[in-house]
Amino acid sequence: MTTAQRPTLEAVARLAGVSRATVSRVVNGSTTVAEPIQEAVRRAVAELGYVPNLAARTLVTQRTDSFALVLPEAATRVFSDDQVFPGIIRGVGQELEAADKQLVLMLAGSPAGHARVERYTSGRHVDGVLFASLHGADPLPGKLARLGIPVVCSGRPLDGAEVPYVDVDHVGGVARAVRYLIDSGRRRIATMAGPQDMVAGIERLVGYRETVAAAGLPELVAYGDFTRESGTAAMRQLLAEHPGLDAVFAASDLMAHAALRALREAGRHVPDDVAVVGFDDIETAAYTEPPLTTIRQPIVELGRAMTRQLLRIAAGETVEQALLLPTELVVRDSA
Amino acid sequence: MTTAQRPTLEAVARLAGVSRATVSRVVNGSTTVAEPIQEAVRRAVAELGYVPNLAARTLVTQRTDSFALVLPEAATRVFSDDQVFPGIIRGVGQELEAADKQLVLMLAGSPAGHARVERYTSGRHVDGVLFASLHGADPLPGKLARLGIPVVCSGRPLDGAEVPYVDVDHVGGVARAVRYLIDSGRRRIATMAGPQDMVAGIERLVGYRETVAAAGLPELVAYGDFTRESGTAAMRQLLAEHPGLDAVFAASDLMAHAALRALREAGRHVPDDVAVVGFDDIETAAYTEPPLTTIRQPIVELGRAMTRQLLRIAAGETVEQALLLPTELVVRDSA
DNA sequence: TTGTACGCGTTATCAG
DNA sequence: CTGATAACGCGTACAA
Repeated sequence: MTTAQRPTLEAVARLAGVSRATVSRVVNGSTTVAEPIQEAVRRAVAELGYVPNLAARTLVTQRTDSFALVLPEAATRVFSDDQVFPGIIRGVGQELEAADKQLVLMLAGSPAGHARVERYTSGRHVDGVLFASLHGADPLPGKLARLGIPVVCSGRPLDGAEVPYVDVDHVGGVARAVRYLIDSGRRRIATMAGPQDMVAGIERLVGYRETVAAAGLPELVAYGDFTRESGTAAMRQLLAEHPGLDAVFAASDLMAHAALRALREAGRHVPDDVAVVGFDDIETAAYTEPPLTTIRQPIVELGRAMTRQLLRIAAGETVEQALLLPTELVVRDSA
Repeated sequence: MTTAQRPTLEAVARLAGVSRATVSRVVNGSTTVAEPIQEAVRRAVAELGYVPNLAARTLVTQRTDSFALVLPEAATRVFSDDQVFPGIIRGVGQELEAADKQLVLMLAGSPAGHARVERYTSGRHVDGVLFASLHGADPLPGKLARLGIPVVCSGRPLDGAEVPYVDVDHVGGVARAVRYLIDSGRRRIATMAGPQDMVAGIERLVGYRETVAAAGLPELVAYGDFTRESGTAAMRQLLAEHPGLDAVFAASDLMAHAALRALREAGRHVPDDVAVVGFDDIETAAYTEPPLTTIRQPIVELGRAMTRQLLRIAAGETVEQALLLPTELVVRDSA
């Protein structure tokens, strides 16, 4: 192994003719060092190509300057083409980069993976942890928070833990969409709900229920898991159980996309016979046949907001327990 | 800050009634420790909830047990819905998890981001670096390799550096697809090429050129950047310049998707008037109108293979300079 | 087989 | 404003 010995503080100090302590001060931007000395130190640093050893620094400062983003790999969504997780990753990455922190990505699929995440994060190998959209009532966020480790979730923790979270306004967005359908004269509005062990699935269904109930309309529900396959099945089920439906709100664009095709195969015309609204506004939504009316969620911004909250917590500030990002109805041709 | 003091080796040693060194041996799986003592140490570890301090360990072992995956954030592709980068991330994550290593994700979009990546990786804060599909001739991989830092790229480095890489067989896949078009009787086969500063863009064009040339057919080329927008523009351009074309090979499924729509708008029927073949086999490909015939690339496997190579290099082994993963033609209805 | 003692590269405290 | 010097927590020759 070509272990080209890296220069240390010591080496820089010798070259600059000062003490290690002084070099450290300059490197860390202390203002209490005379200008000419700073100059000399900086020259030495440049000449030697000195780069601080993070491990040594961490050992004494107790900070790692890195944050973990935990993704539930099991969720097929992670790598389906809805861009939810890539979007979150990007937002988190942007905000961490701005703060000069590292992003440690942990895919927690298997039980073994989950145990690994627990061991690693609770071992304080990172300064804070971001949880993206967990399934079920994962106790880990609450556990870490109780250990005093900064934690932020995307979506309200389902186990009721008092962990700060950021989420998009599912309920508000869905309510707007369903009201839009009602205002367009639709009266038999069905929904293809998402998985009920995920906040996004739960809240989008709540939004639907509240709105149709308020309008005195019937609830027509089928369940899916956000994927296209499940959307196809759910659409067929709805058609079989409620042949008279005149609109469908799908809890994800992928399910809406599948619904479009299933409706066509069933001989229904969109939007004349049946109006379809999705949720997410993935890129494909503008290219479906017909282009999909959907609810846009600010997914990159979600990642950024989570990260900002986490950084504030890590800095010792207190943050609001919940933060809700606005969603927006994007009207195209399917409704 | 709730800095619940973590137990150290020292504490475990006291509780178990042995020396620090012995505890260290047990923790690191040395076999030279008497069984009863191992037992006692393990009990103490469990009781105290001891977790090794990675920074301290890194300081002495010179290993960080973490690897960086560098993504060019600027590429709009990263967060378009083609799943290329998510797929790579997943593959890398799986393989690193199996090796009990951490994944540090670095989005290198801006020049500042690039500098940051260089500083971080050349500072040996990771045990190795994976580069995903760079634009242009980035000198960083070569530079790191020369510093003795394990590096693996996805795709042949464009600056000619002798860095090991893994890639999918672009040329072979495209050749098969184009021959398939020829065998179907198509004679005026156009291509919508990808960006020529990326290996994937270059090689896919090469595959097209070699195959049409070998068949004595004309080259009909328009350029895009893998996105749908660029696909729309390229398709219109091709139609204007070569109204007689009877087939199109698009260097990405997104461009192919856009081509489908552009062709429909131009009154051409797919596949009767014009056959369309894409590249990637994204999930959407099975849901386009008509479903897209395309070349499937094993993208998750690409991530895994890159990681395996990197781990081998980091372990001191030597690996083959290039590794090519097979691609496969998936025939649906568009050609 | 076990323990002692040193060193890894920094930051922080405290004199000067 | 600068320089010794003591931690930080661990792995590992070396000695016992």
